Amino acid sequence: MTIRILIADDHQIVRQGLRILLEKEPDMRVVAEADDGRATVRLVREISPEVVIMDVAMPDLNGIEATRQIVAEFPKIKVIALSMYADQRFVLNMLKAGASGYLLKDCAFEELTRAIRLVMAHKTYLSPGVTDIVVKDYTSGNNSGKPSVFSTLSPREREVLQLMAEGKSTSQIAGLLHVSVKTIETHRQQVMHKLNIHSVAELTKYALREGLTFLET
Amino acid sequence: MTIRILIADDHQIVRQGLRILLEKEPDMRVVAEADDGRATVRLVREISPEVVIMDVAMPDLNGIEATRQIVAEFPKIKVIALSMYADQRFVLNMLKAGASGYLLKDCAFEELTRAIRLVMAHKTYLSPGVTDIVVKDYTSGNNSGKPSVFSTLSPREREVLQLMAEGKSTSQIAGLLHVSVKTIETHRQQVMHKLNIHSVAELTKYALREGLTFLET
DNA sequence: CGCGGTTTAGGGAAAACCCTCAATAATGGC
DNA sequence: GCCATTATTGAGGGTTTTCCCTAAACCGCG
Repeated sequence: MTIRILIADDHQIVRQGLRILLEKEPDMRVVAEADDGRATVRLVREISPEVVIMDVAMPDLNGIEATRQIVAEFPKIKVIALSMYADQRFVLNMLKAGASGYLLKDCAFEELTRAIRLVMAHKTYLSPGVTDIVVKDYTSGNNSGKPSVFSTLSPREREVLQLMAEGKSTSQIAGLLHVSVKTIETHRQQVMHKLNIHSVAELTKYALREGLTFLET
Repeated sequence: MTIRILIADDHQIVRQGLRILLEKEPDMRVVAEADDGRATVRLVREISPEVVIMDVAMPDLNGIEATRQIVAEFPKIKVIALSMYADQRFVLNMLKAGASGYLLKDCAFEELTRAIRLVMAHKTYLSPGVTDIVVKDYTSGNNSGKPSVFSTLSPREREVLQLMAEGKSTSQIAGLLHVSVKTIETHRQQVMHKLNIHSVAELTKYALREGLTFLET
């Protein structure tokens, strides 16, 4: 029984490298590649792989949000985050979104296959260096019972917020999501109202703090 | 005659992927790997490869500085930059440092082998999307010196940029600086034109990168 | 003294903003 | 199954802001 894998990363050369490395494993097969979050969600629906290797930072719809949507829709699909950064926000948000593993890109390749086998056995794999972040978060007890305003945003609103924070105009977003400009305006308004933020600049900073977008993209 | 290659990238998984991909080429051989700039320079001295694939962002000594040192010491060694970002500063500084090529990580693998063969033939290879940055730099004539785009901003423009990035509206800024709204609009336009950025979101990120404003405020 | 950059500013078109309203799901509780 | 809530979609219509082009006054430097 082969493990069917989807690779989501915005860098083609990374995808190609991972694919070649993974296909050397007799029981693994890369069945699809995606270069942004939206494509990832779409492809998951189409081909329902067992495992998704998900880059955290991707354009259009980031890895965290894509993970949230995938796990909500298909609880059986395992998502392994692959990131360059051991940043606390990314790690915690990714795990909260439902990822079963978090790997750093400077890990050895063997770690990836190990992580895949572990998550297939319903376990969780975290890169060394990521583990203590999670532990620290739990021991400091700052997490529980803090329904941040962010959680009141609907998935669609988060999506729109991310695109705004990426510099897209309302009409561009409307085009991307195939809905009317008026709909996006309503979403934007709703987001600004919920967050009590009334400028794109602060909205962008908020999105950065929440890990919805990134400085380098 | 095989081309001896050194891979410099701080992510092991990227190095492994590149190595496997490159070794499929009969005339290429990866003779060394380095995970930071200092190690790269040291290894180049030891084994003098023909080509160095150099990640731009590396710890300790970045790719730009490492390239500068390598090319100064061994003019015959070809350095190909491999970066995630088509950022103007990175591209121009890398080329000024003496790189013979600049590849984006989201390029196809075939581009890499093509680039290697081209630089071995004393040509330059730039990823599409990088070329126009260079061309624009030359036509706008602001090149030659090291001044980053940021330094072309006047003090007043930086002031306005910072206030924008802090979430102030144009009329608020006008009030603060005791000039008309129209004046601030012109400044904003001037800033956007100089930076080639056309949304407040990206302007905010730029200001964050340049340290003009901060996430926590 | 003119050249180039800075700072100032206006006019018109485009987009964002702000409010209200509303239809169609989908969700979740009773 | 029914009802309340929320999510997503979209419209109307008016105000404000941004965007883009143009341009004048100023100022330092060669």
